[in-house]
Amino acid sequence: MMCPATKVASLIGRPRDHGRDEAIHQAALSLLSEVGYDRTTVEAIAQRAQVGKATIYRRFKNKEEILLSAMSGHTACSLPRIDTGNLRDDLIKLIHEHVKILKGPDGELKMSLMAIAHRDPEFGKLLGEKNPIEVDRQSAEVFERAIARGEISQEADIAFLAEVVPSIITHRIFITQQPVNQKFIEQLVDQVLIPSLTR
Amino acid sequence: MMCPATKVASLIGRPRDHGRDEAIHQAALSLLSEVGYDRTTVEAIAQRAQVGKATIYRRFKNKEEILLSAMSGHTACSLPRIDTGNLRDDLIKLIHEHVKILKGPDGELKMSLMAIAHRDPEFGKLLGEKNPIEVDRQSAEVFERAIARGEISQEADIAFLAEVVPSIITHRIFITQQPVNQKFIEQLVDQVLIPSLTR
DNA sequence: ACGATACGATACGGTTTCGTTTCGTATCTA
DNA sequence: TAGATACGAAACGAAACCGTATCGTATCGT
Repeated sequence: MMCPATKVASLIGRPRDHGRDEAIHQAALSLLSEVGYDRTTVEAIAQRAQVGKATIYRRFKNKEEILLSAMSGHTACSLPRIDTGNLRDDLIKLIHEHVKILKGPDGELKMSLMAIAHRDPEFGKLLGEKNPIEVDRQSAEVFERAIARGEISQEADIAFLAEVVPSIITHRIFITQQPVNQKFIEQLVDQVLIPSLTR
Repeated sequence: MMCPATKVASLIGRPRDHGRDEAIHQAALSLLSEVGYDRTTVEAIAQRAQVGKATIYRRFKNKEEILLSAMSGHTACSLPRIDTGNLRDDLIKLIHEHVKILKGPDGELKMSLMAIAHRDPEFGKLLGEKNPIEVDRQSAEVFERAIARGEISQEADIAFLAEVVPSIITHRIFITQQPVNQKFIEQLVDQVLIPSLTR
């Protein structure tokens, strides 16, 4: 999966410019996040990547393969380091950062990928393995520091609890489409997360 | 919005068969849930509704209006009544029922609507107002009975907490695509919901 | 019965997109 | 330098879809 083309690199003739691979990947992902799968045309990808269509079809069999390759080569978007010193502020900041990302291009990308996964299990697998937003690790670190400080129990199931915040925020933004304001965030932290963690 | 056609019903000539309206609506929604917005073609709607394309365009200006009308006329899918006598079993049953629906056609419909709302705020509003799955009311009733039994505090924010279960289940099914098995459900109930409700 | 309208089926023009092919140019190895 | 391959641009055929129009038939009010 490192090389998009299954073809073996020939030793003679003009070699492929692998910089084009990345340009195609990025153009594909940005379009995917902007207009969704069906409206992402190969021509638009080529135009945005400043690449001829032939160059794309020399590397990929069809549109699906372009997106598949682009996704598996996509570096997850990470949240900044969070360490305020106490659990409550860490959680609030974690949510703020997550919301900020979800409302940006990577959020659109996530939504598009969800929609694709909905009808294409192949994409679904990749999405499950490679979430475009790397929030779980940051959540886990926040929890681990809280454990080290003795704020929460050692038996807490970190992996499980790290799923709660992304779930609720994503649902709030994409489905109910209600505002994620300070009141909501504090409710989430004080009424759900803290009681759950310190039970 | 009751009448899909803006046109005034004429007193002369053959009257419109309003049974066709419903056939078109149902065909549109079922296709929407199966293949998504872009791949839902007007021809396919007509074929499934056993209706001519002219009949559709006599009622609706374009494809978007078909779906918009179909959605606003869609009766929400309700969960069965849940009342086991105690909070924990109620919650577990609530989640089971919700999962059952999300994995069926109404879940597919919800996912499609999410994807549409993602790029069309008009649909987004309707989706926010008319969730295709009426789970909030059932959740609220479960919580209210628990309050009546004294299992949880009277100050609990029902509306807010009713959002937690759908969020997590939907995320689990559609995004991480991991199984919602008994272990996960019990974790959710025992580690998140109960501590949050009885804090 | 008669005019008006709805109906299903079908054909049509216009547009969009896919994936292929061709062209002239550029860049590599031998 | 010569051969081979990659490149961008552009044209192409095929297919899908939209929205409209036409046809013969069916169903209403008068």
